[in-house]
Amino acid sequence: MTEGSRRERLRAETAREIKETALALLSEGGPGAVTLRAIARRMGMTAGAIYGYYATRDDLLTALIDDVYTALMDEIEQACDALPADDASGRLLAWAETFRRWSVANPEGFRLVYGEPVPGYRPPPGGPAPGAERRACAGLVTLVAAAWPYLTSPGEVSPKGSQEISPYEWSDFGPGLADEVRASHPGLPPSAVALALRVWGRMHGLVALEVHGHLRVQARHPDKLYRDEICDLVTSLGLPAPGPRP
Amino acid sequence: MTEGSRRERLRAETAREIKETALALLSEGGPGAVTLRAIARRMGMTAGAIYGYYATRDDLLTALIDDVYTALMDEIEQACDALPADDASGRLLAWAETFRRWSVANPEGFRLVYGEPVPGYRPPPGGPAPGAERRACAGLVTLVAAAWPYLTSPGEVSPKGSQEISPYEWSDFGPGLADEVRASHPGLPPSAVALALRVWGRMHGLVALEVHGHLRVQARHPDKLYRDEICDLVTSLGLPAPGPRP
DNA sequence: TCAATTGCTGAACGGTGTGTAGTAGCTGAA
DNA sequence: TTCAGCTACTACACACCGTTCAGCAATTGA
Repeated sequence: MTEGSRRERLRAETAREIKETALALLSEGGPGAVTLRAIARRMGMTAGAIYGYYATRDDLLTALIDDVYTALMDEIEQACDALPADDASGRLLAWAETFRRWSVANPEGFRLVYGEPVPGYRPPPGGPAPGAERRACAGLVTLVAAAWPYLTSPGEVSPKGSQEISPYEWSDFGPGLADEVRASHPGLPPSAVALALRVWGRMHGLVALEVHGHLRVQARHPDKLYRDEICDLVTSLGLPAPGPRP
Repeated sequence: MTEGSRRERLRAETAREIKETALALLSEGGPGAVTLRAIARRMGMTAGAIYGYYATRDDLLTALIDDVYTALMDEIEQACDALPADDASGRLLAWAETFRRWSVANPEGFRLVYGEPVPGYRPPPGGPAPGAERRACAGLVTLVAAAWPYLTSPGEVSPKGSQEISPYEWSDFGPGLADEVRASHPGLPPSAVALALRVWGRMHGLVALEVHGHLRVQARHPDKLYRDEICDLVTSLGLPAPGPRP
């Protein structure tokens, strides 16, 4: 892979430095500060030189989003893997709390991944980071799959309570996700995927409001709200309520 | 108010036309199309002329956001008021479905209100449309207040189930919201406001993911997911499950 | 040693938001 | 009716943006 002809090594290193500089500018000066000219200026180059590495500004940003999204998923998965595999409540809580903590600490990163990243950016069709996004969805399906026995009794098709209203088919989901889930969780019904996507939305809502400045005006302790919401989510999945704060 | 000295009338009319043109450009060409020069061009003016009406581009956008947010709240409240006041389930569902329908139909409006509105816009401190936002929060509190009897039994302080984990004080919320709620719903505990904000987040999550293009890649029918999620929300509030689709 | 490739510069083009000087036209009182 | 004053607007300038391109200098491989 790293067929290190000196030129290629320098080239890869510069490409990395461009992304690094863009990220630094993003966290220092906000989305408006990420311009090709500013990146080049800081690196001692001209703006035109960047076009040797990325065909367009949006290409650079897409690469950046992929990096940031991947880093977020690394952090989330690491937090989950620190808990025993059978601790479904703990893993769900860890996922949610890690997601929120990261989002609040890196609002620009959150905007990059889940909002309008930077003035004028238009994402490519299929999304800027399909790999990391599928990783997120598949991970959530695994969490829901761990809770599935708590939701269904033997011989029962639908989960208890009102978790499921309408029936789902595999064709209701993107082929990439559906195939991946069927391969990794044989026997899991498509309704579980629907539930996982709803869990995704439930984890996302309060964080999105908070990062975009809506929640902080109304509530002094969004973390408390979020924790309550996630605890409610955990118990609504039939899982035992998680312990007190770590 | 409309002290119609001809000059003032013309002036107000022009200010309105500027916002109208900006809104038209937004829905036609997306966020990137809203530039002072484009607005002026369409109105047969120069960009500089707009500074006679709005001190800066962001001021114009702030006025625009306030208009759009107000229109959204008008629509939501109208949908709720079409149902009997004691139909708490129906009103909650109507709120959520109207919110999602509006957001999907006006993604630019959604971005304007809940995301990064337009390239480079920085909202004023306190948010661009504090009035409409408080209207939203207060409306959700009213919905939760209608469900409160279902959640608590006489003599009980905390609601049933795991809806409440930590106790809340009035000081946990923005003074504007807290005062408004205490005046309009005497006897309602602060925990109900916390629950209302969580309901806000839960209604918001899936819609935010969908508008920003994340959900559509994974799921073919986000409306089905959303409806299930809201039905689950309704029953988790102790309310009777809403009927079939209208 | 030398031709080919590569990486970068510097200037240019058309676009943006934002100020400012100057002008044309409307308003209201003499 | 006349005319001073104010207002809304234009025209232009400035600094910045993404993007392109001709040309130059350094590195590379033979």
